[in-house]
Amino acid sequence: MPKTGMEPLRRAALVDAAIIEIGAARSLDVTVAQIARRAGMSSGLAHHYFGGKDQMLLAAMKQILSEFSQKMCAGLQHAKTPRERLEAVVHANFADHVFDRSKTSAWLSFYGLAQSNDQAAYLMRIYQRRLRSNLLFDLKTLTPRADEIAAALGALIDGVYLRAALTGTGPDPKASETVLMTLNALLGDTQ
Amino acid sequence: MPKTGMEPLRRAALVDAAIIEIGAARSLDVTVAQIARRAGMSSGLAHHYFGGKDQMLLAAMKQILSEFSQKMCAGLQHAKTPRERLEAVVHANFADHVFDRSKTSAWLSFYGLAQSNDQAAYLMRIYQRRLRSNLLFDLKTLTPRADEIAAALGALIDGVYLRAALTGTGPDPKASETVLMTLNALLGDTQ
DNA sequence: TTATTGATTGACTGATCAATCAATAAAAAA
DNA sequence: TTTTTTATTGATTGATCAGTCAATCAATAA
Repeated sequence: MPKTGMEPLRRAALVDAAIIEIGAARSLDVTVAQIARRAGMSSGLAHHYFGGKDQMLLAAMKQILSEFSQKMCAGLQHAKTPRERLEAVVHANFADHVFDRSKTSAWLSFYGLAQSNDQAAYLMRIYQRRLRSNLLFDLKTLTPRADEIAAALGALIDGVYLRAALTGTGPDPKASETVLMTLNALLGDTQ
Repeated sequence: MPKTGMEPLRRAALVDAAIIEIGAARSLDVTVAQIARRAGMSSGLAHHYFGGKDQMLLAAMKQILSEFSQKMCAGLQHAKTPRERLEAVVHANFADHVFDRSKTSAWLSFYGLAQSNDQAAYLMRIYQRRLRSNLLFDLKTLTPRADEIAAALGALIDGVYLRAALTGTGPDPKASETVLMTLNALLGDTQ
């Protein structure tokens, strides 16, 4: 059975399994053995391919982020006007898939990890910068106060997501609504 | 040395020590022995008074919350008008003391814990309800859309704090500014 | 065929900890 | 005084895990 070129397959299987286990445990307190078993291999092999538990968890978070990023881009394709693109950014942040238990668990736990783990902190900063840049790009065409509004909107999105994730009842239709309502207010529109 | 009436003193010392250790570790991964030693007693005694590690950590979070709550009340005393009280609520949420490393560490880690620990989740809900109620009380006198504005403001406060805590550079003067600016916008004021 | 490399296992090690317990000592109650 | 209650220790137990390692197996290259 042992063939060559297993590495990418095994790594992918481990990352997927890690995300599932994090969701099941509702925390990052998952064992390498659990993850490896879920991925259908021995714990030794997991170490062989990832070098250590931390690297596996980081890889899981990286995958969640890049998947999210990719879906965000897809959502932005259809939007034409700056206003439409802003709304697409908001909706992307509250799409159904980001409320999967695995994703919310990983996300909330990473807030804790990012305090003590440099790589986790770095990933967080990447995400925040990307969101800020997405917002700023279109806000600049709509208001001279783009910077402060982008800061407020970014924090609001994080806060709304945080609360919905904590509640743990899946997708929250009010999430987008709250943010878009605030966006309108910040842009000085009459409601 | 052993006198009577040690229990409240020991419990208080343990809670204080727990908060310090959480700050030093930048996570909830602290050992009972560490906490007990910092509090000047044996690990056995820590178990004797708290029954278990979880109860100690919960007690630490409870103390952080009640201290915060008390300072919030104090800050509200001076405020007279609804507008002043709203501003006081916002400022209380970003007062210097809430940016102590021990507090931010505990807070962020608790987001993770609240997913798997019912008591932690309950504490979080208490905090959120209290904030919401504080905002709602005054918003009701200022706008017919008090409910949705309170929801947005509460999430924004959490989000702004989350980001500042993650950055880890202590008190952020822009925090209050961002929230108050958004509050003005939501109330439809001209800036 | 033979050597080499990649894939794979699972037992093992070493370390860490939460929790328990028996023992001791001082204060308070009887 | 004797008994009971409270305070206190630190050694010990038992469980958990991350990471390592030697050994095996199969495919490929020489």
